[in-house]
Amino acid sequence: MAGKLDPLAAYHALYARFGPQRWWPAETPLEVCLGAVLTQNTNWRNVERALTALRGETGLDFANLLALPEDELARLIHPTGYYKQKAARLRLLLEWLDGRCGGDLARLEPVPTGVLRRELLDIRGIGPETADSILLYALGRPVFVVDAYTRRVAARHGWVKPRGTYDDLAALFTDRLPRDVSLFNEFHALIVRLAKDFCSKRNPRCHPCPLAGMMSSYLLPDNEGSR
DNA sequence: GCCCAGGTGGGTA
DNA sequence: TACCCACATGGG
Repeated sequence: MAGKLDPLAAYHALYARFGPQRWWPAETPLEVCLGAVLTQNTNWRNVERALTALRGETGLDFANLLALPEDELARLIHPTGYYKQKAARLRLLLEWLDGRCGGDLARLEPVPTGVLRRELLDIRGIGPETADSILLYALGRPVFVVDAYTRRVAARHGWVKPRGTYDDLAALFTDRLPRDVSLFNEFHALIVRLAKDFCSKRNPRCHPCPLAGMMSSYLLPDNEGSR
């Protein structure tokens, strides 16, 4: 039987190398929700442009955002691309928040994480990454966010096969880590940092990857490779 | 001009 | 399940 992957050791190595990343880059939980949708398949720089435009128009006030017509919303978020789709998605998310908590995200605190996750996934345009980003970074729930960077880093290090499902990849981490919000928060941000700095899509070699020296201790999970 | 960036949903076999 | 594709802007 192969040894187990040790994500906690990877986390400590990344933290020692890069230090705290202080995610999510937003002032309020509501701004996290907006950014989570806007960043879908989009460079964060363009998201910042859109958030700046939204802030100028609405102050990122919930009632003001909710009152924005969809075409006006689309105009403001234009720099992120997919602006018509994303305007519709933001409308649906804002309407859900309005009905669920009147736009006051603190009022979601008593609602179980699983319930919120299912409701978020029921919103057209909210997939698992967007839902989990909102749960972790806006609502402080202990869920692990899997994104393109997480997938690439995990595949490059042989932790998973590149085609694994979202839930399989998330389970790889959540099954082997303490259920700690601040750890999940930092770990995801550190993986993004690692990927941006050392694990480009174009160049499959990642030298000098900060985890390279630890590679020998990373073996596939017991049930991986038999699927 | 080409590839890439903190995805998602719909269609097809 | 496994691929394919549309959605779209801005930077390297």
